[in-house]
Amino acid sequence: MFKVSRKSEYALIAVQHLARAQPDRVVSVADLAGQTQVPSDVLAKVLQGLKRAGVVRAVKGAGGGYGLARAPSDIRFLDVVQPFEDTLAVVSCQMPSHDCERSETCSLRDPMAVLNAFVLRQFDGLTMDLFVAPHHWLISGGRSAAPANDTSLARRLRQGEAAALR
Amino acid sequence: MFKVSRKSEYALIAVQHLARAQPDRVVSVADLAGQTQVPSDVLAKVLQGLKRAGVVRAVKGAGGGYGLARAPSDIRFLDVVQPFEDTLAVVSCQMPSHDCERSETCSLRDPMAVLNAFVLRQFDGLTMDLFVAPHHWLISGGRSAAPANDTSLARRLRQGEAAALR
DNA sequence: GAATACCGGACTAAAATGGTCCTATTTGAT
DNA sequence: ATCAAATAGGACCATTTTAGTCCGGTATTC
Ligand code: SF4
Ligand code: SF4
Repeated sequence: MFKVSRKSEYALIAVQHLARAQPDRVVSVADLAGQTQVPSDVLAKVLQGLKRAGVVRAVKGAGGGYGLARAPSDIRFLDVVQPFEDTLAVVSCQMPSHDCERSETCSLRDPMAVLNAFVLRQFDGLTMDLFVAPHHWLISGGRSAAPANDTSLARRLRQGEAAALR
Repeated sequence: MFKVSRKSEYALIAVQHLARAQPDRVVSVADLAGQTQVPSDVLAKVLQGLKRAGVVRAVKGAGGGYGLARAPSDIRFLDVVQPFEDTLAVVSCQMPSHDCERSETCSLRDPMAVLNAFVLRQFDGLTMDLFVAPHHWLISGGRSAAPANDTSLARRLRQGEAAALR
């Protein structure tokens, strides 16, 4: 459980890199692949997915490329990951197409629903500005403007949990 | 991401049912399969895994079966799930066999490590007594003794997050 | 010694994953 | 006009993971 797909990781890396570029500039896939060491074919697919999700914008033709559609602090972690994960739920019955036939008699369904909602809520407050380097927030508690919908997870990340790195 | 494997669900269901039985009694696989509607062959494998993990105890021979090895409040969610999940990390590089060759140059590794540690810590405080029915804690805030290592997730579950069920 | 019931490996079918390749189509520069 | 750069997107394949079945073996009770 927990683990994100490879494409999701690539998506996170891509957004991370695009966030470092100038806001009005676009970067080509080949360029981005060179920086990130991600296979360019895969990266191309990932960026197409991110565009469909409205996370990045694309400029076609020569000199074109990709850029973020909005500020990193306005892009949620789940926005980036969603297009590449068929399941964002802890159990099948909590997905839009709840395809578990045992759903009615299952005594695990209700507690799992609570658990599911909690996990999703935690991640909901997690924005991509926490992932752009340098991770000043990770070593010293570099503070940025705290958003309104703060959660425990995001707060913890922002304060920098150095001890968590063992 | 997030989703637990089918076997893990079966394991959770099994523990849930065993928790309702008398503490000194054991239940056979066939019996348990009848109650839970889980294929008995699969359930057998799952219970074997749980035994190896020390979560349940087994009594062989006629009249034998399975029972919990200790109190539900002393069994962590991750104890039940771990044997059936090859990955309990958000990213590959955070697993015991960190098998990502990109690990050195990856700018996503450090923030993911923090995220990973947080998620694991949240689930660490989640015990199986919160999953046994009836879910009084879910509808009315039925309070049991709060354990020492309480976490936000467990606390939220215990208080009952009815709103989370939409 | 026979029935009960756990133990555990081998095996298979299906699905998800990760990646490659190929062909449009759009756009800017020569 | 033409060509090259660069996104758009589908088809395809290899590998791994998942889910489940089957079967012989062992321990225990009656
Ligand atoms: S109904 Fe029960 S078995 Fe089915 S997906 Fe939900 S929790 Fe799992
Ligand atoms: S090193 Fe980077 S790409 Fe590799 S598993 Fe960790 S986060 Fe993912």
